[in-house]
Amino acid sequence: MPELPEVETVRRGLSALIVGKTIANETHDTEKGFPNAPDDVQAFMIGATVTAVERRAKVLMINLSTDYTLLVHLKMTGQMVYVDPETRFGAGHPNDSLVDALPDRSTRVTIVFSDGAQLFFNDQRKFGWMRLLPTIEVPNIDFMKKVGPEPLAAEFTPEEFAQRFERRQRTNIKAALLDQTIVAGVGNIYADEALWGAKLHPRRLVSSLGANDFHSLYRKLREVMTLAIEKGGSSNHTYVNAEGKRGSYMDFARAFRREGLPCPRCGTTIEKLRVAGRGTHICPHCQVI
DNA sequence: CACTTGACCTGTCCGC
DNA sequence: TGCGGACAGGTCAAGT
Repeated sequence: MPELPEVETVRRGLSALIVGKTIANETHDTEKGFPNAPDDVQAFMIGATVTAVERRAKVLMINLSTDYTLLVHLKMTGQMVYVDPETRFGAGHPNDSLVDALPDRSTRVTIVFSDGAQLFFNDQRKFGWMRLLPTIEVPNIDFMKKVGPEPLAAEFTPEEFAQRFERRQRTNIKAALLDQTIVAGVGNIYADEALWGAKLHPRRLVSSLGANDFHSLYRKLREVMTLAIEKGGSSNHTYVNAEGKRGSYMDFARAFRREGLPCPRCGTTIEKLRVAGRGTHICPHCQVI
């Protein structure tokens, strides 16, 4: 999915598009649209106005005037797509685009606002979820209690970053980076990109890294995530922003999905391997065990 | 506890 | 063109 930069891009888009709008209707498929939803989920949504759209780690939080919050995790293939009825062509129109075909077979939840605008939660692989909880309960759910700090927070220091890895000495750095309880929001793309930037092999054991390695990884992680947010995220396959548009970070990627292409730093051919059960991309010259 | 692996789903791509 | 298998941006629940 959507890692931190993609979710942040969606958050910014939604924030501009739906804050202040009132929910007129909500429909979801019973199978996977709204797992764990209370039976009366609609009672807490219909008539509510969206007061803010926030993000923590890879989770979107849509706050409602009813003091309830809609939590959304996009997992691998989730999308939150807003469609303005004024500019919509309709499927089959010569100028139609992704948004004009919605809802489609991947649509799990549809929210309709009082002005006729629609918000679709689509999820091809059905791993994503939505939950509705009292806003005051959000910090108390297991995920929020366990998740690590936001890597882009101004107060997040390189010292804290290094210290968070102390309890994961015996695993490799890539697995540790992907662990949401150490640092929030890192996924497969930005793990590879940050490790390439820091010239660290993803199989390096955490116990083998020194203060300089952590410092460099900290810097590169913040750098790639900041750039990715600027570029609207990465679209390999299904990811789109709140307006149904793709992000362009992949045009700037240095290692991720670049196997067979030259390393932008030294020209050596980028290789693909498997680390922590995930496809992993490295420059075998810059990143050595 | 720390760590690894498989499961959850659907779609696509690659090799035969 | 069809078919099987591997793989895909993320977590979890099990296993060791």
